[in-house]
This record gives sequence, structure tokens and C-alpha cells, in this order.
Amino acid sequence: MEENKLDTEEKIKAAAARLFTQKGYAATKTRDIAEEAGINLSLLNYYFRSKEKLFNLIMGEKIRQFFGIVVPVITDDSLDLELKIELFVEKYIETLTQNPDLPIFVLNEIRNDPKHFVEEIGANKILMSSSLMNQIRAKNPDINPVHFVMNLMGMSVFPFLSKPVFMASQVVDENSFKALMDERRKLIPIWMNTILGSK
Amino acid sequence: MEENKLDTEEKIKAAAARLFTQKGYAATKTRDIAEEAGINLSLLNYYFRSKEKLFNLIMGEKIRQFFGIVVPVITDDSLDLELKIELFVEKYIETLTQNPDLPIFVLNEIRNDPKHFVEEIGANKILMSSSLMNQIRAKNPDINPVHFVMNLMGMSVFPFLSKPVFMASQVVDENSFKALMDERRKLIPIWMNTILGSK
DNA sequence: AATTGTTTTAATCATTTGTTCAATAATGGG
DNA sequence: CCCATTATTGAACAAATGATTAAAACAATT
Repeated sequence: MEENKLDTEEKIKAAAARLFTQKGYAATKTRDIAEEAGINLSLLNYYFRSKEKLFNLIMGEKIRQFFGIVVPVITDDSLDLELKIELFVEKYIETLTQNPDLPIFVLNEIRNDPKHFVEEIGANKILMSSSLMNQIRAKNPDINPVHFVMNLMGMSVFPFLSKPVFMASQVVDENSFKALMDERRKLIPIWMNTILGSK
Repeated sequence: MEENKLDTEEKIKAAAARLFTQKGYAATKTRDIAEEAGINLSLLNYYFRSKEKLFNLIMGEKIRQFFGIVVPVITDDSLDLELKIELFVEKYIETLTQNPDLPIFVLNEIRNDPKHFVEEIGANKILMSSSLMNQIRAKNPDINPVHFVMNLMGMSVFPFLSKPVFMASQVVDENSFKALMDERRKLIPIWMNTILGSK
């Protein structure tokens, strides 16, 4: 019974995570979640009180997942810049390959509720004061390091955001996209280094 | 009266465009639109039949806006690659500075309804057969040109997608973001060229 | 087996939401 | 000025939706 309890609770969370990330908060109905989880509608409120509380729970996890991947990497003083970039790209592409809907969901919800994001992850100033930033500044003092972070994230994350566009345009299919992302693991670090070298 | 008709019709469209792009289809209520437009709720259905029809109208315009900017550029045979990249970046950053919510809205709705996107803009194969692609292939035959398009779009568009994150993290404010984007107009073409040169 | 606490179910409620409708006001042509 | 058309309004409806409740089923403890 203790086991069963966790079972249904986890079933609801899993179903909610799937639907929320896929369609967003407003488009996801509590009845959809119940059906997807194979449970009675009332159980959702029984375990999580309300749709909103359930959503906040899921969103917190997703935000931590999205940013948590790379925080240990960018803040680790013992890694040099090139290795840091390699790990950053590696981690991101790996995680997003498993969770393609993660970026658009996270970006959407941060836009809808920036405060929750700041509270959720102690977001402020982690990035700016990270050793990554200092290493970038050291390598190329002429350019605002935020540019490089935008480039690094953009090159890693944007393909997943725009995947539906490229798929619909028949530029890629599921397989060739996967192959492209595999190539990018090696290419992005190379590109980032050439960019960092150019003054 | 003819003028007045267009007036209210345009007021509704403008309000709908604002809310739909800001909050998406499901989170936008017809009553919100009516209030934002300062009109009676019934007029929405009077002029546009239904919420969905109004939405499709708006979305079509937004999709054309988002992709229409650059189609003339990437398909123009008379422009060489470097100039093409410059124009591409210039046009995108200019348009998105005026319409910061455009990218996330468009990407969201294409994911929700890829078919509508394909029908709306004759999306397929425009990109792959464009002169841009051939020019990229000519410059660097070793790498799939889709990578460069992803980089070019990613570097131009991703900052606007992630702007709420950087704002909430206090990495940028409204002014410094604007300044960064101005810098990027010049920097992205330089970066793209160094990337294209690296084999 | 009886009792207690927990989980699940079905029915129901109160709001919200998209839409319709009948009535009224405004507009413009004959 | 009158009339037909068009535009606008307020009230109302039906369906959808998040939430609650009371009862039943289940599990565990004594």
C-alpha cells in the first residue's frame, strides 16, 4: 500500500510532466492528466491539492533539470575553458535529446512567471560570477562574455527549439536530426574556440 | 462607418495579436481580448466567427512575419554569402527588437500544429534549395549546411527567446540587452565567417 | 474479526468560457 | 425623412473545467 501510494502519485506526476511540457499549463486539463495517468480525477486533488500546485512542482523540477545540468560545469574552477565548453555541450545535447520539449517549456514558463524562476533556482548572479565568465573574459577581454554564453547556449539549445520547424520543412527527419546533434557535440566546441580566438 | 468598421476590426486584431503572442492560444480568453480591445465581447464573434478563426488569422500573419523577413534574402542569387549573412542578421535583429515575443510564439504554435505552418507558408524545400544553402556548401563542403543555418538563426534568435532568463538572472536589463543586440549585428557576421572558414 | 486510517470512486458544484440571440443604435442611400 | 443594412449591446446558454464531498473499497493494526 505504501508502494501503491507512491505508484499513483508518481503516475500522476509523470503524466502531468508529459502533458505540461508538451502543451503548457493552460492547454493541459486536469481530466487529461487523470486519463493519461489512468487514475480517477479526484486523485489529482487528493495528492496535489490543485492543478496549480501540481504544476509548480513539475515546473520546479524541470527548471532545475534544465539549468542544473550545467551549473556544476560552469562553476567548477578546476576545469579549463576548452574542457568546460566540451562538457557543457555534451551535457546539454545529451539531456535535450532525451527531453526535447524541455527548452520551450522552460522558456515559456520563465516568461510567464520570472519570479518563480528566480526563487526556484537561486538564479541571480550565479552565471555572471561563475568561473566560466572569468575564463571567457581572460581569453578575449574585448567582447562582453554574455555574447559567448548566448552563442554557446544558442548553438546547443536552439536546434531543439526549432526542431519542429526543420521537421515540418522536411529539412530533417527524426534520424538525420539525431545525427546532426551528434555531429554538433564535436563541432560546437570547435566553433566556440574559433569564435573566442577572433578579436 | 466603413472606417469605423475597420477601426473595431483592427482593434480586435491588434488586441488579439498582443495577447495571443504573449500568452498563447489556450491562456488567452475571448473576454480578455474584448477588454484589451475595448469592445463588446459579441463583436469578436461578429467579426471573426470564432476564437479559433481569429487565432489562425493572427498566427498566419505572425508566421509570415517571422519567416517572410528573410526569405527574400536567402533566395536572392545576386547576393554573395557574406552580404547575405549581414542582411539576414540585420533584418532579424531589427524585427525581433520590435517584436520580442514573436519567436517563442511562432515556435510554440508550429510545434502545436506543424501542418498549419506548412500550409501557411509554402515551407517545404524553400530552405534546402535556396541559394544560401548552395553558397554555404561551396564555401565549406565538409559540413552539413544545416549546421550553419542553425547557428545563424540560433545566434540571432536565441537571445530573444532566452531574454526573460537573462533578465530574471539580472545578467542584463532592458538597456544593456538592446546594446548587446546592437553589437551582435556586427559580431554575428564576423563569427559566422570564422566558423565557415574553419574546416 | 473489528477497528482504524488510507486510498479510490462517482456524483455533484460553482465558475469560467466560447458562443448565440434578440433587441437596440447607428449609418447611409433613395 | 424613411428604410434597409450594418454595427453594437446585454442577457443568456451550453459545454468545459477545477474542485469538493460523501460514500465505498482497501490495507494494516490490534
